[in-house]
Amino acid sequence: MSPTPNPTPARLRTIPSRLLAGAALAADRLVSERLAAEGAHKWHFAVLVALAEAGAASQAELSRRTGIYRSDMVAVLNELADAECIRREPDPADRRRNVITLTPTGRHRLERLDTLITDAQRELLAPLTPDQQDELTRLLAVLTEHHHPPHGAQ
Amino acid sequence: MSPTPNPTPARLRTIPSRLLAGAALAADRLVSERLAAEGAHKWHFAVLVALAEAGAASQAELSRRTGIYRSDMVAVLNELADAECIRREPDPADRRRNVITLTPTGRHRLERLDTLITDAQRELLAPLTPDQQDELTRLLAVLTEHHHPPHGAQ
DNA sequence: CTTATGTCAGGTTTACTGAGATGG
DNA sequence: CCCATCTCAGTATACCTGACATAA
Repeated sequence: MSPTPNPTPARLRTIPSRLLAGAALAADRLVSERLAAEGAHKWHFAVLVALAEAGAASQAELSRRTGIYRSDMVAVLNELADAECIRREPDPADRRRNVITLTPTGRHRLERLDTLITDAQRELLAPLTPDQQDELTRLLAVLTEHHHPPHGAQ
Repeated sequence: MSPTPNPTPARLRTIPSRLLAGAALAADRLVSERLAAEGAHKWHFAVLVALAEAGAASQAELSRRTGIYRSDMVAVLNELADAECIRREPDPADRRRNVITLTPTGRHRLERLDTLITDAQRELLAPLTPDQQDELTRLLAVLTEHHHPPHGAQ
């Protein structure tokens, strides 16, 4: 005789912001788990992609490209530098800046992490048809473009 | 002459887990902001809904219904009790338990919060057509059902 | 003896703020 | 002078763990 075996009221199960939070949590868990197997974090991946796709840049510029705060970027770059994935050199043209450069090691690392990320996305979206996967991605892109975070101030 | 005015590489902008994180963050900001105007949190809303929809329950049962951890539930119920939205009484049938009951004040509070939540969802989804809003909600529901959190252990 | 419940005391992560030192 | 960059210190929140006392 279970008194109330009622898991999650209907009203709560249909609130978009709650669904988003749940899906984002599951997604993050999946990705973090996969990357952790290689001792990596998602921020490492983001920075490596930003460097590979748009070339060497200052830390502030990388911060803008990835959405990682300038203050948090420091630790991420320390770790990537320790692993020799990037080089961090003073910019002769503007001595406030460091120029962050992707190394060959970093490029290989990126390839590996890219595979892991892609696999995680596949698993995340597995319960949807390919059409639904594309549609979801498109809808989320619209939302994130319109409601962009308080990033730009820093 | 901006050297690299490149905000967010294409590869990063199309990763579902990243899009989910961004959208969830924006959604949460919106909801929290609206509820904060009334001195409320989203958990207050979740608990009130759970009580209104499935009736009085123990704290552990409410935890299962809402996804809030049993240990965090204590503070939420303290606040709701201080505001006289709920009553917390020992269960005569099982003296380990508290029976949590929704008060008339709590029911009014729920009505108010429900309006705020609904408004926030509307604003969140405003950039989408009604059809797209429904589709997004359905797709997210599928995802969250399949990848449910490590809740059940506590 | 095992399990469930309410509670407290924490740990970790993520997003974010502020300020100081250096330099443009 | 004001502004940008790098760095560090620290806050706040969300999620989660562990343990304890009580009681079924």
